Amino acid sequence: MSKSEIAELPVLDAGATVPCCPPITAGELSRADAEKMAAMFKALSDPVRLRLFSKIASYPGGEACVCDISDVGVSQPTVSHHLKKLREAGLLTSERRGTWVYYQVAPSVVAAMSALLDLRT
Amino acid sequence: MSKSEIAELPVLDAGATVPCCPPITAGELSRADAEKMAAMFKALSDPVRLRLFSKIASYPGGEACVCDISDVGVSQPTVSHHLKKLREAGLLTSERRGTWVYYQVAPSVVAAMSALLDLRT
DNA sequence: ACAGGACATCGACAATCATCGAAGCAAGCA
DNA sequence: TGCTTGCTTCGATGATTGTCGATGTCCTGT
Repeated sequence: MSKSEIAELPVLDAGATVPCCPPITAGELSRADAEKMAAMFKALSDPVRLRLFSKIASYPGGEACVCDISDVGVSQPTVSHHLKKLREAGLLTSERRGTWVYYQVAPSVVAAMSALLDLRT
Repeated sequence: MSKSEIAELPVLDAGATVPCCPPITAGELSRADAEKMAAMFKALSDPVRLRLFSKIASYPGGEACVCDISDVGVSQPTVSHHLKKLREAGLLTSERRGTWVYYQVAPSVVAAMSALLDLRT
């Protein structure tokens, strides 16, 4: 019943630092945190997705429209499929402006992944 | 020869920054670099592997024997399989000392992943 | 030499995934 | 209203992956 209160599963609200998780040297990950973070790494575990992500991230403002980044060697439906995965993982957000759809990187989520891998003691 | 007996193939030499790659905002990844990095992210894209890795990383000295970290809810062969994947990705190295096998994190490789995700301009 | 413990490899199987073409939907324009 | 372009969704398919039990290998006591 009251469980349905939290309908919003995903991640963010662009700008805030993401809750999860301290550097990996600080202690072992809980089962839940491990699943959360693994899903993010999985999003970047495909070469095509990584290239799409890098194209968007290296565009001015960290945003680009699909038409700008579609030349990665796979069909257009496949590009769309990969962008959806990145969006579902919280690494990208998308917004339609007129004819085109623009994708932006979600800085706080990416920062959380980077921080997790920080090995400084 | 000058480097003497270190005959290791892969990547590092603990301490140096790994060749691959600049921060993702600096430009789009080449096909080859994308494949290289995607393989590393893929190694961390499984919850069990992430937990194994976090256990090792949070052990003093960043090293632990298999017996210390095997309680992650899967069978022993599965643990061994996951450790192999992490080793093949270059994120861990292993060494047998008597009865036990010790796994260590490869700091420079992990640092490379963290650096790739650094969004600072 | 033998028994036993610590890990690794093998073979099998169910589940997930990347990819494509076809079809659908939204927005702009004639 | 119809046409065109940009992008998403659908359904199918071949490939990859996580998992297990059984078996193999290496080491250490006895």
